[in-house]
Amino acid sequence: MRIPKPLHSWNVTPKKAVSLQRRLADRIIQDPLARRPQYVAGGDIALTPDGKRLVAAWIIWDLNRRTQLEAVHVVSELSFPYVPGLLSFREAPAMINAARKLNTEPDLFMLDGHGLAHPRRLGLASHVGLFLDRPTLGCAKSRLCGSHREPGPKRGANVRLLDDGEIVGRVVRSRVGVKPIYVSVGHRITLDEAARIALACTQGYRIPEPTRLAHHYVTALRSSV
DNA sequence: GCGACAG
DNA sequence: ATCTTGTCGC
Repeated sequence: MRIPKPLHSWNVTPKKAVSLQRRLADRIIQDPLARRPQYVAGGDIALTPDGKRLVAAWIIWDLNRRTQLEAVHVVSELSFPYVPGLLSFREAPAMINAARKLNTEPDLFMLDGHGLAHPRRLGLASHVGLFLDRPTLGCAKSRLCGSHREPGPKRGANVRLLDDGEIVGRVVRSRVGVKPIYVSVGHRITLDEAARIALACTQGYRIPEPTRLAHHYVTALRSSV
C-alpha cells in the first residue's frame, strides 16, 4: 500500500505533541464512506517481553466472507512513553509503517483506541487516519474522556458519548453481558457508520474481529521476534 | 489541591 | 500494555 509523505516528525517532546494534536484536529473529515466496506483492516500492537520493542500489525478482515485475508507486521524500538492522551506518539509510527506492507487496499482501518473521543479530538485512530489519508475508526475498550449513560443490555444497544457538550463517540454493547466498547470517528467516516460497522464486525466476542484478530496476531509474535 | 487517565 | 491466582459459568 502506498502512503502519503509524513505530516510531521514523531521525534517530539510531550509538550510539542500536544500542540501538534491541536493543530491537526481540525483536519479530520467526518464524511460518509465512498462505498459499503468489504475489506476492514484491524490494527494492534504488543510489547516484546523485554519491554523495549513493539510489534505492530494489521490484519485484513473480509466482512462479506467473514474470513481473514492478510496479515503484516513490523518490529520497532519504543521511543515514546505511555502518556494518557498521547498514545498515538507511541503507537502510530509503527502502525503507519506496517500499513506500507499491505497488498490489499482496505476500505477502512479499525484501531484499538479512540479517534475523536479524545480531549483534543485527535486520538490514535484520527492521527493514523490523517497520516494514511484513509478512512479510520477508533474502537476502544475503555473511556478516555466524556460521559454517558449505561447502554441497554441487548447486543447493539448504544448511547452517545458526550464530552464538553460535543458528541464524540458511541458506547456500544457488542454482546450481551459484557462491558460496552467505545466507538468513535477516526477520519473520513461518520459516527453512524463507525458504530454500525464496528457492530457488524463483531462475531460472538466483545471485540470486533479485525481488532481482535490483530491482537491475537501480535500476541503470538511478541515472544518470537 | 484532588481525581481521572485509550494502550 | 504486561503480570498473575483464583474463580465463575457454559
